[in-house]
Amino acid sequence: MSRTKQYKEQDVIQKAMGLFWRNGYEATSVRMLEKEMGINQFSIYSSFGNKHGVFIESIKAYKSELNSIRNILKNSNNGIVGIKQFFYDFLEFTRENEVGKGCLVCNTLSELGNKAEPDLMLELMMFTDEIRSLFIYNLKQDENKKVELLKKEANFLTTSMLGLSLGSRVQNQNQLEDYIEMVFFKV
Amino acid sequence: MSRTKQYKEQDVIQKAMGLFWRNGYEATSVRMLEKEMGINQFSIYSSFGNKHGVFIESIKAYKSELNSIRNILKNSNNGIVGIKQFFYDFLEFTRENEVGKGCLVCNTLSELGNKAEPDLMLELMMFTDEIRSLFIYNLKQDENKKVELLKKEANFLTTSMLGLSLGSRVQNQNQLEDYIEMVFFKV
DNA sequence: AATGAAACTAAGCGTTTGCTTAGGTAATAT
DNA sequence: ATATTACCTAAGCAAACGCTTAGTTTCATT
Repeated sequence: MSRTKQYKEQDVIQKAMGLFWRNGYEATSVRMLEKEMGINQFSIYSSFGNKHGVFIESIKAYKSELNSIRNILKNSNNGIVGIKQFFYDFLEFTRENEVGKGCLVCNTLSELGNKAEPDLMLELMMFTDEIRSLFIYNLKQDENKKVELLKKEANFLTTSMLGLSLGSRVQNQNQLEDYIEMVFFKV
Repeated sequence: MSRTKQYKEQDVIQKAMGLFWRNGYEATSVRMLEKEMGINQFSIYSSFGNKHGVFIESIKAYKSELNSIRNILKNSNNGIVGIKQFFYDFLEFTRENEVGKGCLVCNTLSELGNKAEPDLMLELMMFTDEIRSLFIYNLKQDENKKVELLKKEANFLTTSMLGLSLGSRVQNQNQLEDYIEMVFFKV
């Protein structure tokens, strides 16, 4: 018995996510979100509460978006080879034009550091933990690997992803390929 | 034949740098700079032109600050061992309280990406090139190393520093040590 | 067709942003 | 001592920020 929404929240969040991904949180204004999402500020605030709310939902949308390449790793059973493929898949995933957009979660960790609000920080930490677990799962496919080394390698790969994320935004393809090859030369 | 400045530009820039380092560029307002630098907005603008000018000088001050650990690497002749020490020195250099501040240049690259103004971008790129050159210089101390591998390793270490920088801000000491040990396990 | 509830538009709220400027102050050269 | 010149204080500028709200439109239900 009332007017129906002229947009799907999922659709407009997808667009908001792209904007946050390219510009970061602070550099993305609500006016910019209006234009990109194609809806008015009233609708933004009634659907998501505030800018922070739009961002949280954008982070969740980013996770879903990343599922495409995460599932490849999830279904891989080549051990370290699958993880290496994930690194390359991520590079492709992040590519925009000449330069990449990095990982939205890593970008956010860098921008807000430990000043992120608790609910956002939780979301960010959950993400990195999931990636890390996925690395461990794949590393375990080599049954000869000792537990001690496995832990070290998981930590190594997790931090290496941070480097790849930032690298994808400022370094050229050749440099990034050298990086990935060396990361997995050593593991 | 006029009034003398009540502050040294070098001193106030040092304080500005600290603020930018902790908060990033956008999240640091001119009002905050006023308080931290201990001088009035008029003085800030007459000395440095605008906020961007303060930041450029802060980046330069950061480079000088980093000279303490860069000179150690410059004077090292242990090849890869010296570079590994540099990674650890950097961790110590970046430490604030429980969590690190990362590398100001890396933080800026992440925040502004390729949207940084040309003069700033030049300053940032010069910095990373200098670090990279220093890595190459130290890698060459192993005369058996082939040119092909040397280039790859330099690229690897440069991107690895990006990971260490972001890692220092969000990961614990144990994780970071595992990371460094793995980076230098085979190089 | 009339009703009522939710969605939309657009104007505007108070605050903060980077930056400027008028007026008073202090230090040096004569 | 006085004049001169640059520095400092503090108030204020327009624009942009996140967010709200009054007024209108739309549509499912009766």
